[in-house]
Amino acid sequence: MSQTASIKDVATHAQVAVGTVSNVLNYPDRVSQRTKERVLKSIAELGFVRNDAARQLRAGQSRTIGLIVLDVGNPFFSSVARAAEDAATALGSVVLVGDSGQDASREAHYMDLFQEQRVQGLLISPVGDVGARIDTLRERGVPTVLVDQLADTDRCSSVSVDDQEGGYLAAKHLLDLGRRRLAFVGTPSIRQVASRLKGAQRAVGEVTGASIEVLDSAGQTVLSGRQVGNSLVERSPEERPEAVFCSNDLLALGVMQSLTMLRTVKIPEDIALIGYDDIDFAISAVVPLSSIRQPTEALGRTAIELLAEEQESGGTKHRSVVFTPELVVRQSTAGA
Amino acid sequence: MSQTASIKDVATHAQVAVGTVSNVLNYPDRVSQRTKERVLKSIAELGFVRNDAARQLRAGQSRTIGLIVLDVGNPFFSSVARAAEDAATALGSVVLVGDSGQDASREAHYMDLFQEQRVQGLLISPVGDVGARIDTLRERGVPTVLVDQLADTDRCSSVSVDDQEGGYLAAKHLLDLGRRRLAFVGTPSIRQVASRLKGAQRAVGEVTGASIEVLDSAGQTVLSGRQVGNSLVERSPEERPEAVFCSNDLLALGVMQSLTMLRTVKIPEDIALIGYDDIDFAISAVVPLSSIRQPTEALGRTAIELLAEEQESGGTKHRSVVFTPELVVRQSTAGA
DNA sequence: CGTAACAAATGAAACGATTCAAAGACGAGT
DNA sequence: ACTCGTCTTTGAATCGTTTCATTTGTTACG
Repeated sequence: MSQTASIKDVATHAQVAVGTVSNVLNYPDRVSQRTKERVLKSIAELGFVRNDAARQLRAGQSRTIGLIVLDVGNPFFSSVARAAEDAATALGSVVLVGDSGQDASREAHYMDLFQEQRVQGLLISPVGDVGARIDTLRERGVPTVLVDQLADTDRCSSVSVDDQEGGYLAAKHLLDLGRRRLAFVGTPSIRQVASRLKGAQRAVGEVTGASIEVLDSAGQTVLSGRQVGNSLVERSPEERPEAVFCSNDLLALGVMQSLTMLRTVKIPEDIALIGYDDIDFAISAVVPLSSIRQPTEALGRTAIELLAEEQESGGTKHRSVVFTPELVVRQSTAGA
Repeated sequence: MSQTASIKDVATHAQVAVGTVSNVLNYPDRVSQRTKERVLKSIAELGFVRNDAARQLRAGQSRTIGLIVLDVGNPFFSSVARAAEDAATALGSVVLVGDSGQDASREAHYMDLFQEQRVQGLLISPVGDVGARIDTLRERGVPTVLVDQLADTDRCSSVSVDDQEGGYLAAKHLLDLGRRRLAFVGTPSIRQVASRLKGAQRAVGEVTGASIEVLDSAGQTVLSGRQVGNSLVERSPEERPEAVFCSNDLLALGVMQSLTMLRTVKIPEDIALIGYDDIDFAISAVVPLSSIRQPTEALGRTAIELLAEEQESGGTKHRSVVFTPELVVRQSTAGA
């Protein structure tokens, strides 16, 4: 009772063969009622717990799926992770989460680790250039699904969100409100931000007389947003945009702080404001913030599905799923 | 090359015994330079990766530590988790994070899972009553450390934060500013909140002429805070408290929104405001929010240390470490 | 009573690493 | 040439499970 009992101990205690105990656990139908009861009783009495290492060794594969994200603290990733976990649980697998923290060496560390663990597959939101490693993994029978990044379809599968479409949705919404002079706040040097801007520009192009000006923010934080907001307040009313689209919610909250604090401009009457990501705080802002929500649950769930497809096809067929983000309208863009 | 090579394949390829390959990996000094090079070359050529399952099976224990938190999305826990991971990595272990989501059955699920994995130990922020299970685990040689909850020292070790002291610090700080009529906002029905209130009352009791009124909030959110804030604005100036201590930052941000929005009250001149937890948003608030910071990194790090101690002592010696939270002063309580 | 048909139980082999007692290689000292 | 000691290398045994070809037991039927 002191340490852990093995299947052999259970067999002895229940006076059956080890194979029978194993059958009770894995194929209960093959075992007669009588013996089954006896074995289960022994298991309970000895407090037997399966040794997963031995199981995996025999099986040649683990019931584990590796997930490497850029930052677990980021709500986007923690939400994706949770959805993936739930989907995996339904399939009898477990998700191990590794946090690369945007660091290529940590990323590599987790890839090594997961390889040693003989994971069923890998979901990864890559930092560095992992193309070569993914090829190696595939050769070794470890399918990979890229998360939040469109993949080369003859290399591996991927799930991602259409940032351009998100930008289009946001701008279209502002235009639908009747606003014509729009402003975009963000740092277009970031790939995702550039796509969002591009989508917004497409929407603007579809409406005659509409324009969009780009205000490059210093960063992606509330503070940067506040700076941009201050610069807007200083403008004369006719020079101000009628609507502002920020490439993320933090920026939008910053802009909102400036505008409401200085009292000169009203949201949404004078300036309609929309963010991106739909973080928890968006709904609790002074003026509840409209935003673009990314389907994180769907991302996580689908990533697991694609992994399963990869496994079934033996890593030969790849598929890329691109999701469309969703517009969430709140008070900051409400009314006409 | 197709699938994964085993140590035996490497041995054959390098024309040595399996034991030698193992020695190259684990005790390089025992192997001559010549053979070592040959073996390493074979390892590289075959793309050999250790099979962790086999390793663990032989070793009888994994290099894994289980961590069960109430919510990975919560910055408090994600920060603790990260610190624990880093500390574990330094010891050559890996942390597996399970999210119970405050659900006792999920919690139990992860405990089972970790037991099957033969983890070195368990760090847990419990939902249900896990006392009995922890006893069982200890008997089986799996040491446990309670996180964010003081433990019965003859059962297991624990790391936690002194909430009462945190409340004391916050109230003391407000009193030191010269404020006498304080208000406490929160839901004292929650254990941690009650402790914080108790600490605040202690601080108030030490100053003659000081008082603290308790404003029970509906919830723990920005919205609830806003409601309380509105009720304060409606009061006549002489009936308003001179300082407000909120049991968490979300509440404080809500209160701040009401006060600044309605323009009648100035922070910190008329009302000094302090929160609890020091979330990322605290610094980005319209008026940067003073708060009480919990030493999450220390919690995570120490949890791993205590686990190591437990392992060394064979699970006989237990220790509880209680941390003192830290006051973070910002503009919302600045000035005289 | 014999035996075919089926159900249940058995136990050895295998998974891939580590460990360790034993064997082998080599030089130095006598 | 022989012995002793040191440094390398060897390979069988082991960990705990699953698998599967075999054996054992039971029932039904001619």
